[in-house]
Parts: sequence; C-alpha cells; structure tokens
Amino acid sequence: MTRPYEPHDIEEKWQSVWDAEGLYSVTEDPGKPKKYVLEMFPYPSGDIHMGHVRNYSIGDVIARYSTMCGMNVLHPTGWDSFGLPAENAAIKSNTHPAAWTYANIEKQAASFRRMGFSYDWDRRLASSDEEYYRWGQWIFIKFWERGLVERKSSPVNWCPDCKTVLANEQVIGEGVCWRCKSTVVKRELEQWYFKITEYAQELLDDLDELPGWPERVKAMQANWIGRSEGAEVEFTLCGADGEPTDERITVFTTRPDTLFGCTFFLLAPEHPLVHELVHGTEYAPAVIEVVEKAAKETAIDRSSTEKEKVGAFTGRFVVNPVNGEKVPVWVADYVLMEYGTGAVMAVPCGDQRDFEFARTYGLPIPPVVVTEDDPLYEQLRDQPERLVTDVDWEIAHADEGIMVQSGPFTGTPTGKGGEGVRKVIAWLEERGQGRASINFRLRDWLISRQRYWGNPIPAIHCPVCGLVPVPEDQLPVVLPMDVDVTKGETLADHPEFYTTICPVCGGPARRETDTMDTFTCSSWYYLRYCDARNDSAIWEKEKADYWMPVDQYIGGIEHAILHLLYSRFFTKVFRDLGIVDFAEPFTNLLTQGMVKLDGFTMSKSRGNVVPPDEMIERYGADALRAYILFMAPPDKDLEWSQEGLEGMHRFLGRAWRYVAEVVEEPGTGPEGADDDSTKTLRRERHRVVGKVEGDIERFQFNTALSAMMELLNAATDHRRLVKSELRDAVLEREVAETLVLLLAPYVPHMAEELWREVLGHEESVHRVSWPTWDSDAAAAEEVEVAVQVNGKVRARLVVDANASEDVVREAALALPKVAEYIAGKSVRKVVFVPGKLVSIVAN
RNA sequence: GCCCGGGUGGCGGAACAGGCAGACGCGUCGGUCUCAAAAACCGAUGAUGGAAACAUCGUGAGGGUUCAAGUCCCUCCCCGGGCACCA
Repeated sequence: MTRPYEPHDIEEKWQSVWDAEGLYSVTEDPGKPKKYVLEMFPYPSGDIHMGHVRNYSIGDVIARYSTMCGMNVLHPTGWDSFGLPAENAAIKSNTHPAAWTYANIEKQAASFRRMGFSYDWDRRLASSDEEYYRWGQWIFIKFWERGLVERKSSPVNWCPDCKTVLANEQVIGEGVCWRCKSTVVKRELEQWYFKITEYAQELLDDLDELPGWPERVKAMQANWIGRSEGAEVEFTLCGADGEPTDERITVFTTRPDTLFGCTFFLLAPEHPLVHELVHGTEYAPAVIEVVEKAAKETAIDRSSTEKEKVGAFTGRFVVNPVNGEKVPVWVADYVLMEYGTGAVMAVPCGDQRDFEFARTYGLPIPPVVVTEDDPLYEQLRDQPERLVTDVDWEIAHADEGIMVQSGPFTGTPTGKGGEGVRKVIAWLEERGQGRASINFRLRDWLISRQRYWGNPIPAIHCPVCGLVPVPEDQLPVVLPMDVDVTKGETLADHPEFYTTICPVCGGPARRETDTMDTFTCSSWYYLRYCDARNDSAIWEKEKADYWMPVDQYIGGIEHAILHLLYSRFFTKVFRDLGIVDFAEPFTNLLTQGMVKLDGFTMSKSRGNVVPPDEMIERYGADALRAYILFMAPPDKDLEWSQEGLEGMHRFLGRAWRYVAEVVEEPGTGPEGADDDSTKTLRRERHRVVGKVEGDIERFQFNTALSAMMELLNAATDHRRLVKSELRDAVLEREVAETLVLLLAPYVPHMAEELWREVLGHEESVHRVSWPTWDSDAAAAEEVEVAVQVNGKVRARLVVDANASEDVVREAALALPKVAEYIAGKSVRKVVFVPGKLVSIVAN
C-alpha cells in the first residue's frame, strides 16, 4: 500500500539534511553564470506573516529554478534590525530593544527554516550587529569626505509620537509618519543630511537604464524627484523710499515667457526677508498676522487647494527686469519656502493660484498669452504695450498661444518649453538678469534620528574645531547597551557615551548622540552579502564585482520611493568612491502585492492576521508555498482564503500518489507505444515543461502550477483509462520524474522525498538539471480548428496539424453545418489561421 | 488637477503577437465506495430559452476599426495607488 503524503514526516528531515550537506552555500565560480536573487530583508517585528511567506516564496522559486538551470545562485538573507518598533516594544514589555530584536530574529530564522527557503545561512547578517553597523559608520565618513554630508538648520518634519525627525520620503499620504501614521509637524531644527540632491539628475536619467523595473515604480520615482525646467529671474528690490537698491531677489519659474504678465511679487511667510522688509512699518501687523497664521497650520491645511489664499502687502516693490515696472511685494501663504527660492513672480493670467489671489486682493490681471479662438486675439495680436489690464476669464489660461502685450516678444508663439521661453531666457542672460535653470522637488535626505536603537553617527562636536568626523581607525562608535529606553533615555542622557576628546585638537568635546535613519542600514546590505564576513573591509571589490548587481530583487511596492531610491543613491556614491563598478544596484525588480483578508491588509491591530505557522502545522510548508503562489500573479494584491489551501494540499497528495504508484506498479506495456493516450501524455510532458519554464521566467507562478496540474491530470487519466499491459513504463517514469523536477522549486521537501526516497536517486533533486523539452514533441499531430461563418463559430474540424490551407479550406466548406449557413450566399473571403481557425465570409 | 495600475462566472484567476472567452483551482450540485460520515474517485457547472440538438446573449458603459476585439482606437464611468497651492 502506498505511503500517504505526510508533510510533517518529511519537511524537518530534509531541512536538516540540506543544512548538513551545505546545499545552499555558494562561492564565486567564474566557470558558471552567476545569478543574485534577493528579497528585501525583513524587519524583525515578531512572527513572520503571510506577506513574508509570499515575498520569500517568490524568491525561493526563482533561486531554486535558476540553480536547476545551471546558474551559480546567491540567495542570502538577514535582518534590518535597528529601528523604533524595538524601542516601543522594549518599553511595553520592560526589556531592552536588543533583547526583543534578537529574540525575534531567532524566531523568524526558525520560521524561514520551516518554510524551507534556500538561503546561504553563512552570509546571514543583522544591521544592528557591530560587525555590520561599523561599516555603515565608515560609509558616513566616506560620504563626509566627498562633501555629501551636511549639518544644517531648516524646517523639518517632526513626528510627535516617534519623538524624532523624519526624512521627506518618510512623510506619506496626507502628511503622516510612515511608521506610526501620526500627523507630522514642522519644526526648525539643526540636523544631519545626505546630499542626495546632488544625484537628482542622474537618479532620474538612469531610470531609463532599468528596463527590468516596473513602469509604476519608475513613474513614482520620477514623480518624487520632480524635475522642472525653467529659469531663474532676478528682480531688483526697491528700498522703503521706492527707489531701486543693489539687492536682488531671485525667483524660479517654468514660464519666463509670461514675465510681462507679472503684476505682483510673492514671498513665502517663512522667507528670511519678510521681517526685514516690514520691520517698523505700518504694514508689519497685517504681514505678521499672515506669517503667524501660516506657521500654525498643519501641512495638510496649508496645502489644501480648496482654501482661500491669504496674503498681505509689505509696502515694498521690486523691479520687473523685462519692462522695468515696479510691482508690489506681498507675503502669501501659498508660497512654499521649501520649493524653488521661496519667492515667486506672480502672473495672474497664467497661474490659477495667482489668478485667485489677484481676484481676492483686486490686483490687475493683464493677459500675455492668447490663442486664436480668444476674443482678445484680434485686438492684442500686434499689441506690445499693456492695453488690457483685466480679463473676464473664469480661470487662468496661458498654456499655449502667442505672446501679447509683451514688448519686443509680442507675436512669438509660446508654451512650456516653447520658442517664447527660449527667447526670454536668452534676453535675460544677455543682461545678466536671469538664466536657464532646473529645479527638483527632491530634498536632501535627513538622516539623523533622536532615538537610541540605531547606528550612532560617527561625529564629534568640538568647541574649537567645530564638527569633526570620528577617525576611521577609531570606528566603530559602539552603541552602548546600558541605555534604558523604558525610562525614556537616549544617548544624550549618557555622559559616559558622549564625553570625549576632539581627535583634531585633543581638547574636550562632545560626541554626536543622534543615530542614523534605519534606511541608511538598508541602503547597502545587498553589497555586504557578497562578502558578509569580511572584518577588514566593507567588502572585497572582486567579490562585489562578481555577484553584483542583484539580478532579481523582490519586495513590496511600499518601498517604491524610500528604500529603492536611497539604495540607488548609495550605489552611485559607491561608484564615485571607486568601491564598485556599476551605477545601479538592482537590474530587475519585482514588486509583490499585499496579502489581505476581508479586503484589508493583515495587521495585528485589525486582528485579521492568519499566522503562517498554523497553516504549516495543518498542511505543511510546501502546500503553503505553492498555494500562495498559485492564488494570484505575484505583483497583484491577493485575498487570503483557506479553502484553496486545502485544494493545493489535495493536488500535492495526488501528485505524491501518482509518483508512488508509477514506482510500485509500473505499466507492463511495450516501450514506444503509440496509441492516442500514450501520444497525448508524451506530448503533454514536453508542452508542460516548456510552459512552466516560460511562466517562471515571466513570474507567472500561478499558471506554471496550473500547467503542472494539467500534466498530472493527463498522467492520472492515462493510468486510469489505459490497461497496464498497454502502458509504457519508461514513459510513465519519465512523466513522474519530470513532474517532480517541475515541482521542486515550489515544494522542495516533497520533491526531495519523492526524488530520493521514492524514485531512488542518490543526489538531491535541487542539484538536478531542469528537464529539457522539445517543441516538436510538444506539438499535436492533429488539431481541432474552429470554423467561423461571418464571425461566428458554426462548426469544428479535426485536421492534420500541418495540413495546407487549401485542404483545410475545402474540408471546412464541405461541412454540412457550414453549407447550411452559407446556403444562398456567395463566399467572399476565407481567412485561414493555421492550427486555430477558418473564417468564412459570405453574403 | 497630473501620473501609474485595474474592472472577465458564485469566488481566486486564465487567455503570452487581434484568432474557439472562462485554462487551472475553489465552491456548489449529482454519483461511486460506505451501516454512516470523512477521505478518495467519477461527472456536471457563464446566463437565458430548450427534453435535447441547438440558438441567443455575454469580459465596467457607449461608439469605432476588423473576416474576427477581453486584447487596438475614441468618449465616458467606477475602483486602487503615487504626486500635488511645485511657481
């Protein structure tokens, strides 16, 4: 009697055997093509969840399949183990963040083992390990040496719940913290930055070099970087007496061609000039009111487009460089200090916001761009001087048209990037009053955090020498373990940590007590895996050059901007430091969808979590792995349902039984039998191998599994319907072995048990080559073609697969059903698609 | 407002380059085995009409191109996501 499929009897056993055999340890082998398969490393938040199961199952199938295809596969794992949740958990359970973190790492490592993931455990790392974070500090020093580190004061995002500042990328949705979802507030603070903006253009341009990335992710990054082409224009400031001074204020505009329509000038409430301009004047009270109101508002209120725009006149004027006109300077709450220069030339006819502001405060709106269908067109087309000072428009419009009331430029066709823009920029450049310019939305990356559980920033504040980097030979700055976060302590509460001496002058100094953003840790871990145990260098260049870039990276869409942008930035800096030879870290990216229950992302707070361990308990890791891949294509969100898992378990049981039966009771028929059932089975074997291969390469794991089910269906039908004396034992065994090989990347334990114990092979199934297939052998000898009359299928016809068009056409026309439908009509046209259909047009 | 996705049976999904819509699985219904149930196995399963053969309809809506449209084009609706007083 066939032994039943019992996942628990085999899964643990093979996990131990694989470990003992070192099955997944790899080294550089120049003789083989390499493949680096990587899933985003987890945060050790507790037990693994279904999202992890999905993410790592996808990676594991790709890694195992690639190995079977003869590649030298690097497939490592580790933990992104610094970060705030550890502190919160420590406070809650009255323990130390390290204790919580490392306990969770062990728990997750055990779960990964139970899932049977093919990791090279020798390369395991955790970003909170001293051997790891010391190199993060080394990177900080190298960045500093290259001028990419800056400490400056500016308005920053502060999360009141996390009690720390955040990078712009970490403020998501409607101005909330990416981690705790609290509303973020602005604070003026001195902080540490990485100058990612120096790489803005390259980060944008190189998106074109990433054909293996989803368009969606590239669009999101391009959006985030936000490049605008335009010009800087200098306006001369007038003094309190109304006469021009030597001082100029620069604005950025994408539409310098509309300068003749500039009738007022705006400053952001935070602009440093504001107080100076109004100090002691009659305008001060109104202006200060606007400034204070803006400061009080949250980012969300402030950025609401619905809101009435508020402003106040400063009493001062600036000179418009193109026409020498003096225009009033206002303070307006809709002007952002963070973007451009914090000062704006207002062109009410062309910009909707300026238009609304002008209407509110009764400022003139002279049109400067008109189209032919505009009622003003005839009147203004040749009009260089300002004649019309207001419009009856409902909304601003100056997208495209000809320039009017624009002095020497009148009549020039214009629009974004058009002729008028180029001409005005050239004119400004000649006079030294402006220049072509590009502005990015991307801001420098704020990397300092006022939290304990992170990588200490290796910097020293010396009262004499200023900011001094910790010398390389004094690294690492070790994170002390005796900080008690349950009492709200940070490094700033520990004098024994921060009291130090200046490495330059030797005088008393204070160590920096902020730690680095955890995203600095995750921006280079993929490189460290190439040489994870190196204690004398961050990595050996030859090793990084062998393995990198990552050939296939897999992770959640939530990192589309954050981690993926930062890692691209780090890699470009590493290239400039000469420690790698490439500019992009991840050649191909797969962003997997979320696993949901009842329409919501599984989360502890919602209480809709399905624990993977329970599923493993019931159906085994293999069924869970295969099922989560079978449910949906990897990039789509999926709705968890348990019934389907039982179905997968059933399928595996059927496959198990089939293989066992083929071994125990092989057919006794002649080799090379050529009855229809045998031929069909032989053909299916080839077709399905080809199908599974193509599907895995296109990440269609669900249809690959469907194809395996089809092969099993064909195989069991054959066994059931064809007598033993007629069944070819060689073919049956070949089908059974093929099925096991196809299943191996998905259900590694079951495949191994069948391969070694049932089919009797010595070697691991995971070291066997992927089965070959032949497209001729996969092709049917006879095909059924559909016969259409006037676009509707009216009959079917079985013909020889390579029958000529004439033969098939005649056969189709001779069908009684066809004759019936074309009776009394004449055949106008016959379309023949080989192997598919014949389409007859008759009227 | 701008930029991406997406909308197919009761459900998850398939249809890769315009060629038979609904593969594969779940569920449901019927059957075999059983004292019974579970498991396993066999069969049916888009809708409507019909005993059946078969016919008609059918991929968010409406138009179009084509012998042929889930797939291409136009107009629009809905859902999800990103960006957004960005000058």
